Amino acid sequence: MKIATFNVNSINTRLPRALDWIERAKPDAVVFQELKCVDEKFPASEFEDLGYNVAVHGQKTYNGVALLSKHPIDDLKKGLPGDKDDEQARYIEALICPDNAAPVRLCGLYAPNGNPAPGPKFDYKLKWLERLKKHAKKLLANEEAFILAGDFNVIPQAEDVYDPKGWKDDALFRPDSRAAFREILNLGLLDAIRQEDPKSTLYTFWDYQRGAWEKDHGLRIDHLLLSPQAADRFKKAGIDRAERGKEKPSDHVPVWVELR
DNA sequence: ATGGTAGAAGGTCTA
Repeated sequence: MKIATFNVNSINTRLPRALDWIERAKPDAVVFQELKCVDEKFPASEFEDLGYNVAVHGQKTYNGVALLSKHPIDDLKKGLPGDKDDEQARYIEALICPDNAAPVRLCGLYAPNGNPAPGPKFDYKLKWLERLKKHAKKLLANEEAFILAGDFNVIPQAEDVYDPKGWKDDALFRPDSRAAFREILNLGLLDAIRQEDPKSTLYTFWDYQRGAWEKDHGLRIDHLLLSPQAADRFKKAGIDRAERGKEKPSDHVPVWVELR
């Protein structure tokens, strides 16, 4: 079973890229981030035509997440628990139920960027990650296979950024952000991409500016974190890096994991 | 020190 995450940076602008990729990659389920549209504007039928069930948690102009699955989905939830006043669409969760394999709970997330830091946006980021940690703790108590998949907007360690010194004060790499990510990981989750390749630079994002792609000035900020029950089923993981070099690409590329 | 790009939107804001 192949599960993927892809920050598309506007699903409507990215539709040709997203359809082309999904037809080649053939994930069983995928979560998209940064839809930048409301539910009604999500191009659901294009994905339904390829055999996917579609669930959307959209928002006008900003954020927005979706969950697509070739298998039936159950227990669909929209919005990260822990703050009923939070109106930003950054979280979607559902149980993926294949006919001939065990179910997997897929949690699609788009964590706040947090810049400029320090400031209110950075405070919101840290609070949001704290809420994610609380929720992950709850999910762990159920002892089921689940995956936190998405754009965490956190560079876990120096190997995951082309210029660690230059990024030391950025919200994506500040010690508080990395500590928040590490606390989630240290609940007992497996970073599937690092598991696959512990040493290489494994970037998932290259800025549109300053020729970042051409210079390979990338960041690793899109992650797949596996619960112990999911980690026991780990086969392999990967990054579809070539997508960044195509016509009208997103600034992120798809990241995926295969489970037994 | 600044701006460089992309997207939604029709203001700037976000990244």
